[in-house]
Amino acid sequence: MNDATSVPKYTPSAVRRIADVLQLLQDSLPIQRRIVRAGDTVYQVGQQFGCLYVVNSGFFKMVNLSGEGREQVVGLHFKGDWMGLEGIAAAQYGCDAVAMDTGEVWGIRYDALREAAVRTPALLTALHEAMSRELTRDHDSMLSLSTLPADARVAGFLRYWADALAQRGLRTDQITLRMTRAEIGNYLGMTLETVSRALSRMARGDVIRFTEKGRRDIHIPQVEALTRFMRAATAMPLSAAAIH
Amino acid sequence: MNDATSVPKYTPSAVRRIADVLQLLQDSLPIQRRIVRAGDTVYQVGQQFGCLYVVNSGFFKMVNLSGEGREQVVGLHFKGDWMGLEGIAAAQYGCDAVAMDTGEVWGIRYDALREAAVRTPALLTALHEAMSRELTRDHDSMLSLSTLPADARVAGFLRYWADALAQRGLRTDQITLRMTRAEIGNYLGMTLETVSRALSRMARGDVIRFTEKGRRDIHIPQVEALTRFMRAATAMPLSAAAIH
DNA sequence: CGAAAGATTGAGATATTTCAACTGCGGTGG
DNA sequence: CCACCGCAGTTGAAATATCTCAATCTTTCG
Repeated sequence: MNDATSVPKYTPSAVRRIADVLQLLQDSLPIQRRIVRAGDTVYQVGQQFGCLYVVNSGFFKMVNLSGEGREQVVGLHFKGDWMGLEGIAAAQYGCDAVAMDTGEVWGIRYDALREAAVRTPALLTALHEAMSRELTRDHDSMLSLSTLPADARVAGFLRYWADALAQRGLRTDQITLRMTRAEIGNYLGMTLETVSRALSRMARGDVIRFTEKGRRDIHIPQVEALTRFMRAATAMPLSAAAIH
Repeated sequence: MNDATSVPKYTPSAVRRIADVLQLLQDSLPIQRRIVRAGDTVYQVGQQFGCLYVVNSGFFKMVNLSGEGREQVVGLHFKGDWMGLEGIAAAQYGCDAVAMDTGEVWGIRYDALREAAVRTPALLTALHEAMSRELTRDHDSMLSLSTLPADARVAGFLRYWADALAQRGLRTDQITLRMTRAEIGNYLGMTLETVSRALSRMARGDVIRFTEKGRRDIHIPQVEALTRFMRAATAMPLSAAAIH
């Protein structure tokens, strides 16, 4: 499931699946389209649940905020992903969904979806698979958070991002993180300085390269190098690593 | 969602819901009952997906194992919880489901469930709410793993357990952890020694008490004390805490 | 241009891990 | 029955990964 096997350059089946689901939704349900800009919230924690949202373009972070003001990025969503699923049981959303870039989300009424699903079982399949994939992804995050050292977590994060791009038919050698170091660190359970240091170490080891302008764009010569770096960081104590 | 509010002694609505779902399943679907003993696996990672499982009694851990042999407890399941949901999308289970005690699980064919759900929408509601609750729970775990210090995580774990008991109408002042310190530590992302020290500190602060025989049974005079301890451990650096 | 925000890097502080010793308990077999 | 062994747990001391604090640098943007 979550092992460190190499990743295909692109993943036609996933590309197909995502396109099919978006098409299916368009064809069988009333959809409320909404254009968002970076910083806009699609829904907020506590707000009454009613709609599920599917990402058509752009990308989004899910922010869970605890009682005492600690806030935590608990997930990232790209094209084809569903948002708001955690709101079904409680009848209210469990986190904030925040756009990280310009994009478009499709709002779908949950009750309408259920009704339509009786006639169109593929809708139900899509919904269930989306929930199931998110559960799997969450479990992988937990594994990462609780068993990997900081460097490996950051490498794993980049690989996750590259995988997400690959599954959408995009190139994976050049990724533009639209997140600050602080946001990445929050998502990965570490401080922004630790993220920065990990990235610097990877750059020194030529696992990644920064483009001339801006340290937000990251060039990844080969994804397998990330996997190797992850393995090395996991196996070896930092004090024994060649590259500081 | 995940704030540190006090917990009702018992939660009639949850008790009701769980009983209703079990009844509903019995009435509307063919169910394969299976008795398990501690250590038995209900399903294993990689095994072909076909059934969902609902806990009728006992409790279970979900173990996610990574490529390189690291293994991680990613969830715990009590009466009324569903297992195997992560297998829907991939058509194979994503982790091992291991019984921690004698109990009974009900196996339900996923295709039969979907078919029955057309006639009995309440089944679909139950399924979706189960998935949604698990997503919410996972997000809470991530929040805990990445923002809380060790002591607070352990306290949060005990509170989570007490809540789970309360939601099932059981007493919460006396809980029997059927997990070793190593298993708890694995689940919480820390070593067994750290778990032990955290429990010792709580015992010294009279937040919990060990029963005379065995350090697996934990007496919790008042659940709110756990919440207070959590807050204190979260706010204050350990070096400033009164109790070591 | 200047200010503000993001990012990098270093040095010291600290929470947690690691390593190790010791205790208690339950089972097993002589 | 008791000695012995292994497993679970506790506790201490040293090692270390990460955090915190602080200085510096870059980029962006009004």
